Amino acid sequence: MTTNERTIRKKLGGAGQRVTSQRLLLLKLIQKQQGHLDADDLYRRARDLNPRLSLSTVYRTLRLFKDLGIIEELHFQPEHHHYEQRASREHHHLVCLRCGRIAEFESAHTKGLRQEIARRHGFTVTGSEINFTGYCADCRDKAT
Amino acid sequence: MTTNERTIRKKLGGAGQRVTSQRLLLLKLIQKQQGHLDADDLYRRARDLNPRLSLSTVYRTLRLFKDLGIIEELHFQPEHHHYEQRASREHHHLVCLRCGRIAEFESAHTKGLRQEIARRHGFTVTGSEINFTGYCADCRDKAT
DNA sequence: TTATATGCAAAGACTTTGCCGTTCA
DNA sequence: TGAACGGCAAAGTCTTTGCATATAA
Repeated sequence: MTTNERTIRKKLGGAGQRVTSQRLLLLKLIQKQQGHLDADDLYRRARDLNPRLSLSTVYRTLRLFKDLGIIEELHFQPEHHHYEQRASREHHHLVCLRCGRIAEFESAHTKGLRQEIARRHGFTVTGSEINFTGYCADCRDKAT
Repeated sequence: MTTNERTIRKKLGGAGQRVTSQRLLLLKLIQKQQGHLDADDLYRRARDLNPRLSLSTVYRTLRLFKDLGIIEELHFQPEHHHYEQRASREHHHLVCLRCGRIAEFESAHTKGLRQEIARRHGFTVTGSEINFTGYCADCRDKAT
């Protein structure tokens, strides 16, 4: 049993949730990806390993993982969601409008932002999503 | 003809788009709202004034206004979009998880963020969406 | 006049749900 | 064993599209 598997077993068990082969498989794929997946990506990859797995299970599991704080839901595109493993360090995303690549960034500025919000608005921040759209270095040069 | 109407006529005309009563009506409602509307809100309000107006027209018009830069599309909730008139000043949103209210904030920090992104990633930012979720001052006190 | 926009209904994309057999604890 | 889970198909929500009619320019 890997360390990851032990962690997930504890998380699920602690929440009164069962450890099933489907959940372990999906988690493994999410961790392996180390990027951003949507439900359909995950479904297709999971089917390669377990052809009987259903799309509903993917959706149900994503919701569960989200509720347990194992993954985060992202909204780069209006049409559907993306997911990524919850990161230890807060980071946000840069979405290239030309090639579609997603880069991550961390910044000390976001801490200042949160403090400002608390001070000026009396708002207690529990989560944030910061997406910048634009053109990555590669695409900017190519852009006509 | 109001100033707003003159402005929209120019914007539509300049883009080779026609000025229709539906478009004027929808724009007026968006401007009047001064907040955040979703497609269905807008549809219901518009129907009170023009019962024949269709939901497809609402969607088509929102897309048009978005493409023309008249409104901005926001993604507070994963299920559907919200729209607001494009603001003269950059601002972002605080979403209260308890009462659902949306507050706006402006901050000097976001400028620093953009510069940092350009410098460290060579990424040219053309747009941004920053949403913080949490609890507003009212709800924090009430929260159990 | 004529290309564009609208209304209506149908279809589409993504996600959720109900039900029943299966599985984990 | 029994409550929770997964598979399947059906339904739900939000949004887009096709086509005929109406309308702005």
